[in-house]
Amino acid sequence: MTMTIDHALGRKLERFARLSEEDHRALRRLREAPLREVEPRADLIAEGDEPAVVRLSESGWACRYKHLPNGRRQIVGLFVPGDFCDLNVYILRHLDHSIGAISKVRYYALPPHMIEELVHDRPRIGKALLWNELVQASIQREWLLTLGQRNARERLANLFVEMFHRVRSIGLAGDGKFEFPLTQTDLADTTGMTPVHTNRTIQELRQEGLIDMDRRHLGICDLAALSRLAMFNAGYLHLDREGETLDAAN
Amino acid sequence: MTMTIDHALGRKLERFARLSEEDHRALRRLREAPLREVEPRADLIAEGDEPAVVRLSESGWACRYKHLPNGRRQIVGLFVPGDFCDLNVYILRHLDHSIGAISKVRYYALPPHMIEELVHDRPRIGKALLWNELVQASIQREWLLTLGQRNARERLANLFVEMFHRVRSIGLAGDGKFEFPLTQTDLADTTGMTPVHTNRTIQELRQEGLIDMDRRHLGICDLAALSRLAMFNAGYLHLDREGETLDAAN
DNA sequence: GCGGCTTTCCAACCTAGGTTAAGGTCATCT
DNA sequence: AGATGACCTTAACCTAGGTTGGAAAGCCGC
Repeated sequence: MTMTIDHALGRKLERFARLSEEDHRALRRLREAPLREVEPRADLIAEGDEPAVVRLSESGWACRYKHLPNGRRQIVGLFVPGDFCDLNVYILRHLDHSIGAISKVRYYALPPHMIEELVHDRPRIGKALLWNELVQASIQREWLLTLGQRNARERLANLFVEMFHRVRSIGLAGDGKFEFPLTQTDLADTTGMTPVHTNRTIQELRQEGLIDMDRRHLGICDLAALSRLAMFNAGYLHLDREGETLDAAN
Repeated sequence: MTMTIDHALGRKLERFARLSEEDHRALRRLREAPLREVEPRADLIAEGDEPAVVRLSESGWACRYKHLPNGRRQIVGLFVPGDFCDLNVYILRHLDHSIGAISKVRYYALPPHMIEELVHDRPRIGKALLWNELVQASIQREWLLTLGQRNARERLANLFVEMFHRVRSIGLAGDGKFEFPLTQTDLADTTGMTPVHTNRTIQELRQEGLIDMDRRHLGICDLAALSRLAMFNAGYLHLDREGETLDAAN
């Protein structure tokens, strides 16, 4: 199960814009950038650091998170293979959050000029990347809706369904079962609940036959029911390849 | 107190990049776009609509919000004069959220090509706009932290301090008192609490001499104490004109 | 196979915040 | 002046989820 960038990233961007063979070649060239590796629980970059490179995840899961001075932690975003951890953030001088590995992460450390050239030379990729960023922002908004208005079961259900769609879109969850390396503590930190209540709620979902979750894998047993419970609305993922008409002109 | 675009927007962008007289002239030309007006509570644009123009707020407050099928509402962003409501969203074919007026809002309806030309002709403004978007994203992350980890008093305190800084940055709150048109119901919808509990908590903050809030105005009585309570960290607003060094090269 | 991790699971108890319901205040309209 | 409607305020009661403290079960290196 080695994910290479031309698979994950290319597959994802294909959903936003129809890419030419030349575009795909340009994407594959990103693999010439240095590949780095971080262990689970380690940081890719910490709050306050000055971001110097753009990180493109090649394999493994990572998360964006923030701390409060009292120690509480909130995960504000998840990255799966093919996601950029900080496409634009290098513009800002200091980072307002940290990025940490959840499972073992391998990523390409791209110098900013490489992105700038790519966007300049292959405008269609530029459009797709912009689209991708807008989708990230949309996901953030949906998470706000989740934290503000959904209860414990709905929060977990929504997260599970969202990640299922995102992982499937890079071709890693065709059968409804996929790698899901978050611990229950991680889940608690992303849903704004305690680990104990996270556990209680997972038990419920399991007993109701909605999910099947073991150590590092998540199985979606009843996608329809889980989506209904979560009040999941796929619209916010913008996965319906509407970029097509946009790019037709190009 | 008429806010014109060259005041609010120019003043805000000045924080991100040092703009030339020519840049300011270009910004002022945006005022040639049609000016529209919406009444309080009305929508500027509703979920599912196809966004055709970019909205630049000229006066009044607006909010970005999402609904759940069960009727619950979450405000996921606030706009003050000089803010773009949807700078990039027109790229996506359908909106995943709505934008509503809180007070009476007047805004410029800019055709996308106007933005594209502006960014093309005045790259420094382009940089400032990108910076501005990144700050918006950063605010979203901080709001996630708030909803996930801060309690009722901390949530309100943080929101108050944030809005104070944002309003001051456009020159409308020098003395610590400023227009704040959100009702307590609106506040509840942005903090993910009930109106009743919002009221209880406001009473507390008032009695402790931290804020002074009447019908449509908010006074920050003790900024230091309020910031401490909120665990406010101004870093996420990136208001420290760090763009300077970035733009020095240009 | 052993010791020390990390992670999951469980139960008893507690509190922050939700719910419901009723007044109160203020501005506007007639 | 009275009526209307939008907000704000308060009180009594209740529950979803937090807290604390363990125990069991996998997993990892040695």
